[in-house]
Amino acid sequence: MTVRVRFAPSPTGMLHIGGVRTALYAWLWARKNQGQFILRIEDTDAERSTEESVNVILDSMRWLGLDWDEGPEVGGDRGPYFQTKRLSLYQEYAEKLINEGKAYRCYATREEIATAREAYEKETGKRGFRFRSPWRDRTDGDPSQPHVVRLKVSLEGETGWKDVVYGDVSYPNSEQQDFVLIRQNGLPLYNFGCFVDDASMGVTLVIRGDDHLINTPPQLMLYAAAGIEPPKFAHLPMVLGPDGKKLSKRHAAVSVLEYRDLGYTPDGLLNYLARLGWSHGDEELFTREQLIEKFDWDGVGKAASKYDTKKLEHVQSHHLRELSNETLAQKVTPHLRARGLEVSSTDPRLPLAIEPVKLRATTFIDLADGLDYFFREVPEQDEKAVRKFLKQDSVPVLEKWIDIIESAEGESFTPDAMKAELVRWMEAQELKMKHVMPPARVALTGRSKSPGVFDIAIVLGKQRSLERLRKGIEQAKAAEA
RNA sequence: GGCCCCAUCGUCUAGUGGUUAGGACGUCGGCCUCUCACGCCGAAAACAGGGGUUCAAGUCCCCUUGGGGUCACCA
Repeated sequence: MTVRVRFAPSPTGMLHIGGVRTALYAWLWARKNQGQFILRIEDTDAERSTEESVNVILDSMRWLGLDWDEGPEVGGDRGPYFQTKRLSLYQEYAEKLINEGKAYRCYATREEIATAREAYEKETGKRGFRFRSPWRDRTDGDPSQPHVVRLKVSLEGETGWKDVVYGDVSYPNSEQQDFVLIRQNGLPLYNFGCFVDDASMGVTLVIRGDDHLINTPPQLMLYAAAGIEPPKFAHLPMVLGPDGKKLSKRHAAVSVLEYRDLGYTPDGLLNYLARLGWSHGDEELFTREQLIEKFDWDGVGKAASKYDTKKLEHVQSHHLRELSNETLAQKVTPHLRARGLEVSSTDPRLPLAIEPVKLRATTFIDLADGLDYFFREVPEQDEKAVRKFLKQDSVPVLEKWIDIIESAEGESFTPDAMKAELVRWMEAQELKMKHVMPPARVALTGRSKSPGVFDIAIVLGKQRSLERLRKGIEQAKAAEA
């Protein structure tokens, strides 16, 4: 049987980090098994669903590179892939269950139920009210009147299944009630919509967060009532914030698109997320292909995990460095433009400058920052660095630099050749590297931290290096003694 | 509160009855070094507690504790 899995977000906001991990595992499983990955939009909450959220989800999935075989925009045999476009199907399933006496129309009003709940809580002092509808066995209702459809649930025994990650799980049926399938407005409720869709879309493995563990028994009851073989279930432990609480906006970036804007690579984010809750021996770093090859359910743990941005940054910086300088050039260009630097993504200086900078960057934003002074006509200067290193006594040093770079031609315009010359002079002056490098660094970059000074001079080229050094001398001379 | 799930360094985790309890991030020290990074070397750091079972328990069972989830005409 070919693997068919789905990711079924509800368009009520951004796609967050926990959802991405669920989507990722499903996607990996589909790709690993040459199965189908279905994207289904669960938009039956008319109050909260928005079209904007649908676009955010689609954009997020596309950015992550989690392509879907069936779903919005690509279509498929089992569509439509928006629940609100499948209403007649839910009606059909519901009516079949009603006709078979497995479900019934309930005309009790919300008020009646609320009153009964209050009475129960007042009387027992407990939560956990279960509504017992008087309409369960009545046949005198008028279907033209407002009503909901409920499933006749047996309160005897228990309902369990063998979860792919949790193993045997079961819930006593006494915890259940005749839950609602179709609400008064005709829209299906989560468990029913989910059941109808998974069944009619031929989903073989339901992958979702463990907050859905509790929803599995009702869904299993629906499969049983409809006489349909249920799929398998894999519930994933939660992703919590660093403080062990439910992940929320308070905990750094939680929306996928924020990571895109922060300059992360999809592969870095995905690698980190994959390892959060799944492991493959001691391996930590994976390419997308390796993830597909190595992902398996045995490696998925049962315990909730905490989101750790430090580790994410580490994994991300690794993935950034794995990209070629040419690819990085292309990806970083928009970020350079955002800083007001008009640089072409094919500018030949870009890969050269990227080489030393990428070891110092985690994201494209960092990369753009590290590249800034190479492409800015006049580099922005760190005042503290200027004050500290461009002083009167820096003048001779800077003049020597000018001398070296001016006379450097072809073969001698290399880090090694320049260094040899500088060292010769330095020793004669009884100076150390630490006296001779910082002034040049600040003059060339405006900063006190940067890659090697010689490398920078090479990328900058003779002309621009000389210009900046001359300006540095002016500043040094203007400084107080 | 009822029900369900979970529990190895601060964090992510390896471990499937016999290990000096391993790796990674982070932290701390050192090396490299023109700064910052990268890289390399090293250190501190964990089996929540209590009972069993067993020759032997991080590994199996029970209880306690702690954490999480969920109790809708939300998903």
